[in-house]
Amino acid sequence: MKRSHRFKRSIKPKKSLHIKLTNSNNEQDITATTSMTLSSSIKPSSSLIRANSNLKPQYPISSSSSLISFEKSTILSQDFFQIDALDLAPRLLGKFLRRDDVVLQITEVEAYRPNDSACHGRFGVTPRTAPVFGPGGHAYVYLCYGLHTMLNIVADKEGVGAAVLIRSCAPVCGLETIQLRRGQKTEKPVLLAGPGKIGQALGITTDWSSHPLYTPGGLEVLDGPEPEKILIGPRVGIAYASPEHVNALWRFAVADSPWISAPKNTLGPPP
DNA sequence: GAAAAGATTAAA
DNA sequence: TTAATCTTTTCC
Repeated sequence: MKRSHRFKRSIKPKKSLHIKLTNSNNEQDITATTSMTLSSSIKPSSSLIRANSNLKPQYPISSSSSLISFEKSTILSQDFFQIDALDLAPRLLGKFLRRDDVVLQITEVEAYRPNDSACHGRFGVTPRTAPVFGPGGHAYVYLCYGLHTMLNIVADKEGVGAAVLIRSCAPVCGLETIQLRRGQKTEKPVLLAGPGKIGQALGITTDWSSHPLYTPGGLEVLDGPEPEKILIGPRVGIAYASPEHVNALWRFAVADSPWISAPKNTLGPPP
């Protein structure tokens, strides 16, 4: 039976987290940690254009090149996303996701494509998957195992069912907000390595599905430095798909980044 | 209508 | 290793 409509889910009361975010966990450390992470695996990009005065990272800016890169980064235009998901996926590595005070840098992704037996679009357009078939540059957010909100970035032109799953990120700004939303007071990769954790850290629900990522406000994708080296491997958790697609090397990660989900031993250098 | 399974996570 | 948790899709 089809329901004529469904209620938007109201925001559930937050878990009673009483994490003390004291200043003894000082901001200097946060900046340093982030800088080290980024500079070890990401090189500055020549595609950075001009400063966006709206970007005000809440932590003190060091002279680290990675943070300067973020400050200068601009929102990506829609045409950036309107390419084959297999091309878009690796290009998203190093880019930034921003929602309010939280900024994450993408470190691991997977491509899902037309005629792909692992893609949610394999059954055609449904209420859930409609955004996947829309124009590139929008979000596709779905609930996995009834618990986890998974963020995808829709790829390619309108009518093509393709998207890129964001599997892991490194924290750049808003660490305290991330920790509150995640319910974990840590700076280790367990904080953001895994697709369900990205949705949780960004505080999004399935109501965000189809949200445009190329317009200011809400959830945005910003330009960022291209990684020096990447790793590739088969996608995770798609055993139900055909062997051809189970074996396809459509998972991409920033080499040497600690912000990578399990399993890591299936990732390796491209041929 | 009912049932199974899922692009997962955290805790035991 | 397993429970948690619920929507979507498929089968009878």
